[in-house]
Amino acid sequence: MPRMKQDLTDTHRTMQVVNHIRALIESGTLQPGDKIPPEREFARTLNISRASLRTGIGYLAAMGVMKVRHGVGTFVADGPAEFGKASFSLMGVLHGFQSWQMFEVRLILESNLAALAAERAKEEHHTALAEEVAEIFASIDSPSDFLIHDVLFHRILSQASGNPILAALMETITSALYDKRRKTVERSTDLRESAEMHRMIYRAVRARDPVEARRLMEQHLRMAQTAQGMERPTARKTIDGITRPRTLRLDKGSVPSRP
Amino acid sequence: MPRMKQDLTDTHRTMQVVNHIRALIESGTLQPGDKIPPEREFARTLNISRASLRTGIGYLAAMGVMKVRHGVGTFVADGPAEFGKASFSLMGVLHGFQSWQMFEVRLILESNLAALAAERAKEEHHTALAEEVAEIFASIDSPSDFLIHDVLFHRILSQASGNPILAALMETITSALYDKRRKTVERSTDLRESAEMHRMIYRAVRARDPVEARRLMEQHLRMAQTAQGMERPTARKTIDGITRPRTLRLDKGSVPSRP
DNA sequence: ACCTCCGGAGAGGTCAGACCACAGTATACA
DNA sequence: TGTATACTGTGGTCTGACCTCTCCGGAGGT
Repeated sequence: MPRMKQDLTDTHRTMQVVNHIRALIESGTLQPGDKIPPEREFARTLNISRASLRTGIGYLAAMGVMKVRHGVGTFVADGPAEFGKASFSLMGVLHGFQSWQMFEVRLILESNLAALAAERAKEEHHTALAEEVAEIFASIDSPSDFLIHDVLFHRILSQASGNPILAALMETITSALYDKRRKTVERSTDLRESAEMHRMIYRAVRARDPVEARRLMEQHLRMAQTAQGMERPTARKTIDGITRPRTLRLDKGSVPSRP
Repeated sequence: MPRMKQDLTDTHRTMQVVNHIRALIESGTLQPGDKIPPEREFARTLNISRASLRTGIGYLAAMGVMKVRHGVGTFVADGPAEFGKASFSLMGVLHGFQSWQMFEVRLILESNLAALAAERAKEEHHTALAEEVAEIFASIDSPSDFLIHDVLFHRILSQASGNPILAALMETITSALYDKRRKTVERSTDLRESAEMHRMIYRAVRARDPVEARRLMEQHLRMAQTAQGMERPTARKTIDGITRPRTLRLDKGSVPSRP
């Protein structure tokens, strides 16, 4: 006899929690910034142990959907979207991500982001962008401040693109590059040139000129890349090992055969 | 008196575990596909409770760095890189991702992927690509098989691009789109045209013509998008609410002020 | 009236050990 | 020989107690 499922509220506790919370978010009951009930209470509500509840919350927290603050409570994330920002470095060591690859991705994403922003930015974005350009020029003697406003400038551009997914991807890459950039900027001498580029990009966006915005952004990033001494993928000295000719297993990946 | 740190092996147990495993991976002691020690044993080794160890493993598993198999063991992920593939849908409901936005991102990523593949693909990739094109033509009467080989074609293209990060991002977006596509393809009638496009893209890659590869890929995706009845971002009926003019908090995001 | 310090309340973090559930394999029985 | 069945190893869940962090408000000193 097959032993029927006991409850029917089954499927690994973790997912039960995840789905429950997902439902609460989808129904609008839970919104970004909201606080969920205390673990002990919430666990009792769901008829599961506190331990299991914690597993589920841990899962959600790991991918940035929830933020847990010791001694305070657990909240739904409210900041800008991001994809396993924390996992990136792990993924990096695991799959052998290289600096030039990050840069390549950044170049692709950001240039498109700039073009889209030029097409869709609104007044408020233009304003915010202009302010950051001003701040950038103002912090031309303080590398660390400069970097902060640099990041903000790009962040606003992301929002202005009107595509939160693209912005989230960008955010992920950027944060991974942040540390490296901080070191470099410290000893950088020609921040003035960089500031000027930001201003020009802003003007292109303001003028709603996607082509020019894209061109300038590409130029800006290439300059930054050079200044940071990151070799471009020239010779491709066999980094492989991941390539494996065939054997692209179906069942294992995300290509489930029809049921 | 400031209460000195008791041990020095501190920092929230979870991170202790994550860092330990990260170290094992970085040192090459642990490689993709490897199995880590049983929880009970591993916990004893690290001098932490099994519960804490599980929290850490859960964290790593949530972002795809580790794979846990009930009754078998815990392993280091070995499949193609992916970013919180699982979290994407959650992120979606939380930040209001839209279909056209996913498509827009896919268009950007994949067209660049095609161009890069045209520049850097190796013989083995050309071969694999050609085989998939053949399979695609062969499954022209079986929508579900067609889709599988379609996905594989694009996956190989990702690998051929030589940029695992870009491939990982693509993988994430693709899997999110998979379900939707499966429904659509079922009732699709002109798979022949799609197959033909794949062939042309292959030829462009084979001919090492980045510009043409990119152009064809864009055309291919736009056709697919239209066939799927997904409106392009035309009027932008104020989806905002996330926009918030200013108040881009620094300390909260990933822009730590200098210490 | 104001500031500082202390302690309690609320919430998350960790621990220990028992027991459940699943996968794979060895073993006994037909 | 083949098919159940039992065992073993490993992850999953449950309890319930205790630790630590934040926040806040009241007691006491200035």
